[in-house]
Amino acid sequence: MAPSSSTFLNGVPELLVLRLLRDREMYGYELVQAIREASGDQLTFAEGVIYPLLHQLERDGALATRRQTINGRSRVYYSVTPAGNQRFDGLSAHWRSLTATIATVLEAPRHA
Amino acid sequence: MAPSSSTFLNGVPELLVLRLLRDREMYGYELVQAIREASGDQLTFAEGVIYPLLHQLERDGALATRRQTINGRSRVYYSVTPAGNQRFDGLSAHWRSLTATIATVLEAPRHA
DNA sequence: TGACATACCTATCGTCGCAAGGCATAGGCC
DNA sequence: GGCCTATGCCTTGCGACGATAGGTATGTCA
Repeated sequence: MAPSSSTFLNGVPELLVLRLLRDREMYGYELVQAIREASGDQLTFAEGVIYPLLHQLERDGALATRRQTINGRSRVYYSVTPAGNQRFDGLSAHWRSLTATIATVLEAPRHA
Repeated sequence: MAPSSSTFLNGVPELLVLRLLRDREMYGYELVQAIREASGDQLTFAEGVIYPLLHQLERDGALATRRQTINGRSRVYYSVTPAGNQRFDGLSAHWRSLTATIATVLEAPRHA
């Protein structure tokens, strides 16, 4: 059983979405590519991951939406609410703490 | 919806189990506590996580087992096979790569 | 016309950590 | 003896979530 492509990615889409939307509002389709580009093509989360996540975060009050039609195509822009900012702060603190702890274990000398 | 306690932990039990067993063979019950101690009580994976994982890794040929009875209690000691070492190398490289990428995105300046 | 990018959405599946149990022996305490 | 805790193994069922694979519609360009 080879490790799946999603190993270690639990929670990462939400972390990145909140991080990127904190800089500027974006719409879903744009976010999918923004994540890919921001990660140097190392991370790709398809629309089937991003759209449900956006809906969920909106329901939770972490994101606010604004609808706009451009060139005959309708876009849904998402921006981070104060609650969303708090959520991101908590998530990123958690992420930093965990990765630091794991790094310590990985690098620990024998019998530590 | 508050983030669950398992956020960011996908694949981590396997990574840590292989890392700790690389130092010395251990049995399941011992591993559960070793992970907790090695992480300074920051990470706890209960037996319901560790035992199935050990069985899986053994089936995959990543771990070898040795049975021993001590003080009337039977223990199953696990050690890492060459295939398990390879697997760990791949996993930890993947982990380092991903965390580095994510850290970059998190710390990126606006409009990066 | 046909192909492709844009832009939204959903349903279903598989994996995996988690909670909650069960079973058995050893040892300490009252 | 009766009871609780620690030790040591195990399994079942649930829920969350990333992955896959679709579906719909408009604009652009060859």
